[in-house]
Amino acid sequence: MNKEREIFIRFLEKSGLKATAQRATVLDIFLKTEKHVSADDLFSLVKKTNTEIGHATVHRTLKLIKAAGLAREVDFGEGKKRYEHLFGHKHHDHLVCLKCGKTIEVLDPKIEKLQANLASGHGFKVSHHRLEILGICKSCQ
Amino acid sequence: MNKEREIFIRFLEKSGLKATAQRATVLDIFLKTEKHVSADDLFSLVKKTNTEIGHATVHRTLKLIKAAGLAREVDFGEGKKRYEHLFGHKHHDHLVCLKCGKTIEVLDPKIEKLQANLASGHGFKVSHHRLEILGICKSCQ
DNA sequence: CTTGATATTGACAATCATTTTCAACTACAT
DNA sequence: ATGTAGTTGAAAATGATTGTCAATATCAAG
Ligand SMILES: [Mn+2]
Ligand SMILES: [Mn+2]
Ligand SMILES: [Zn+2]
Ligand SMILES: [Zn+2]
Repeated sequence: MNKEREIFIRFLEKSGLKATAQRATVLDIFLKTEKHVSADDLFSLVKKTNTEIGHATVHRTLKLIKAAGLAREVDFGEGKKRYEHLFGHKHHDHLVCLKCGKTIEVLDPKIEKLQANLASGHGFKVSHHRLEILGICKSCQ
Repeated sequence: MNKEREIFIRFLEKSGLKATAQRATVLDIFLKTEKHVSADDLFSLVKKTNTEIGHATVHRTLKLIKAAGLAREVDFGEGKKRYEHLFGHKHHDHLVCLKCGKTIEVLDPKIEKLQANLASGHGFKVSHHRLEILGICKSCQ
């Protein structure tokens, strides 16, 4: 919350960008949800507080939040981006239910290790990876 | 090649669909490239042979090729789908170069196994998974 | 071969997420 | 307080994909 705001403000300063009310609102509302939100999800949430903020601004601000290291983009193959909190959250992968859309966050250090080995074995310098396991969750079966 | 054509024709029959010249052309050209093609890539290739085929038809036919089990959709996070051969190719994951776009096909049975365990440990019934490791390839470093 | 029911086609418009444009507006260093 | 950038929302543009529809092709039946 406050730590994140701090980081965001510093990021803006450092980048020669301005701290505006719109950016503060979008960040605050993003931080308040623990879901994997799309730009449009967030736009809807933002509208409840401030009808004046445009959707382009939400898109633009999400990009900044990501650039500030506060969000990670995730892609569940829906044809749109989703964002999740990054600050204070460790890396994880996702199980995605094809029926109800529920996601479970998972992490297997052995998989992470093997992935790194696999890439370096091909001379690849890894930036990041994306692992999604798609299927039907327990309660949807 | 011929085996795939056979499979495609059978799939069309079985589904009450018709074997048209356009579908044959799109399939043939898809089979001739070993790349991960987008619909538009394929449309460009098709146009060299037959100027009369529309882009909607290429999209529609790729869907059919996938439904027939001859192609797999891959998503490198570019905001568009790509397709690769499925018939006679075993499952693999990808290393994707963020600089030149090159992809390397990789497979680690240990990772595959651990993924399956991870999912079943959460009561998930896996349909498929997507693993892409993004980074900089050897020659781009 | 001809027919006719039904599927398919390409052109075009529509959709959806995201980005761009631009003129009015705001932040903030001086 | 003022000027210079950067920022904003609205609307238009973009790019991938899909829907619509009238004209056309397929193919099983006669
Ligand atoms: Mn997550
Ligand atoms: Mn591949
Ligand atoms: Zn579910
Ligand atoms: Zn490269």
